[in-house]
Amino acid sequence: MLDLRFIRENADEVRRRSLTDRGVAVDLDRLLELDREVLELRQARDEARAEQKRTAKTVPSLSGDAKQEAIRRGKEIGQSIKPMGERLSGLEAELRELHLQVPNLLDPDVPAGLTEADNALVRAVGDKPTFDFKPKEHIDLANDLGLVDMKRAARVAGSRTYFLRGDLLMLEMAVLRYALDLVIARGYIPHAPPLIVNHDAMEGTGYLPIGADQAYQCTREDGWLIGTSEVPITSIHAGEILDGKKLPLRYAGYSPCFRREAGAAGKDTRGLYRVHQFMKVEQVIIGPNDPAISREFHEEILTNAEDVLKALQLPYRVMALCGGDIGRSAAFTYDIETWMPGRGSYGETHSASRYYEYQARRLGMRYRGEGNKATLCHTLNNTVIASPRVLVAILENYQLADGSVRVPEVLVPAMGKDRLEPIAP
RNA sequence: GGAGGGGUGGCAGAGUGGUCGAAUGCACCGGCUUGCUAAGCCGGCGUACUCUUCACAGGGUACCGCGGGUUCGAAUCCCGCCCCCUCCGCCA
Repeated sequence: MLDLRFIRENADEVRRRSLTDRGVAVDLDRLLELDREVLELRQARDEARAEQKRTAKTVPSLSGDAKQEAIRRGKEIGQSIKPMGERLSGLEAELRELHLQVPNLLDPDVPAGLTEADNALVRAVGDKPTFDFKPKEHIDLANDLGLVDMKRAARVAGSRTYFLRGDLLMLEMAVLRYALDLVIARGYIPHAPPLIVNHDAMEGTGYLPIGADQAYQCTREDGWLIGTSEVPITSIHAGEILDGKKLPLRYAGYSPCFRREAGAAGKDTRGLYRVHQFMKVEQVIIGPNDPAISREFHEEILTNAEDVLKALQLPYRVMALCGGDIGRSAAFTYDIETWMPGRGSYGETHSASRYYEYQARRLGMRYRGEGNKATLCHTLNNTVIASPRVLVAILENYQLADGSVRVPEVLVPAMGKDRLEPIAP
């Protein structure tokens, strides 16, 4: 979240860069009004408390009537503070609720616009494959090869679920392993995180309170299924004051991810493109409070992801998301979209964001740097690879005329074969 | 699940009703000393919010796992919760 004092002193800028340019509505006037009231009331209460403390301190040194009088006075002040405290906590709760909803400031270089169509092409890489036959969609390829069973998955687990079978599972494991190895080689420490996290981690990374309808909540406890390992990984050092000399921390997450996909009914209903559960290798950087350095890290994590796609020889393009398409917590986001011949379009496979202090402030994550002062960290993250979406791209780009599918060259050693082996019906 | 022990500042660790925001040590920062290193000496050193101030700086409040309560006054007493450790039971 944004610094409350910054909002107070730069209301117009916040209104423009956090709300208008995103097409987001938050009652900023109410927030400012609450902020004012809270400050006033808090001051009044603190003054009363100061007097209460002064009075209490005199008690031991007094005796007789003077002592009784001091005790009586102390009680009296205590009584006057009580209603102030109650009113204050009500106002503070309301203020916090609004405060949590204020999105991050958009960076100045975010493309203007409110819809997907306004996203800006940064670059397109790789040659799209040409087919001398009509390319099939991934789901038809996989079905025909017996490598996926969505029909029965639906019976067992509902819509947007799947059984991966045979070599398609082995391909998933191989591609995840490849991606993980790549970032490990670049200094990222791999983590298998908790998949069920608490409210603080969800809220701290910006997936709550707005976004609650996209997450699976566990009943009977404070538990949320992660929609990305960004949530537990970025939260690792929540509430800590880190040693500035140890920054940046480069972490990788390896985990299943769970998403409700509420509001996406009727969208991408076919196949493995939009599902409730998927596997992801994620990269997270926790860095120092320096926007220029954050921008460099942003390019670094983008490059890591691009290098995986290059190794897989999948054509892709990098998009700079416009204001309306960037998530509330991010200041700037690149998406990578990978070419999917069956769809006949690029499909989003990666999302790389920089947050500056936004998540760190929510998480209470700081470091002690120059001058020994505790300073909020900066955070960033990006997908390294997400499956089954990457499988969609592999299946469709690597298909042959006979309906078989080649294995990307870099995965052949791990797969021990260069074709996906069909499973007879 | 049962029994017991414990959660205090960056870390370790004192503190069981008042002058405790909290001893001490380590770490860290500044200075002195020093051929270099190590050691030593002196000083400083929590966080958040807020007020005063041009600023240096100073004042106020809160924070000793979290939330509530008792009291003129709570790190300290009471209640609830969370987490960690040890032992027992159960179990992949």
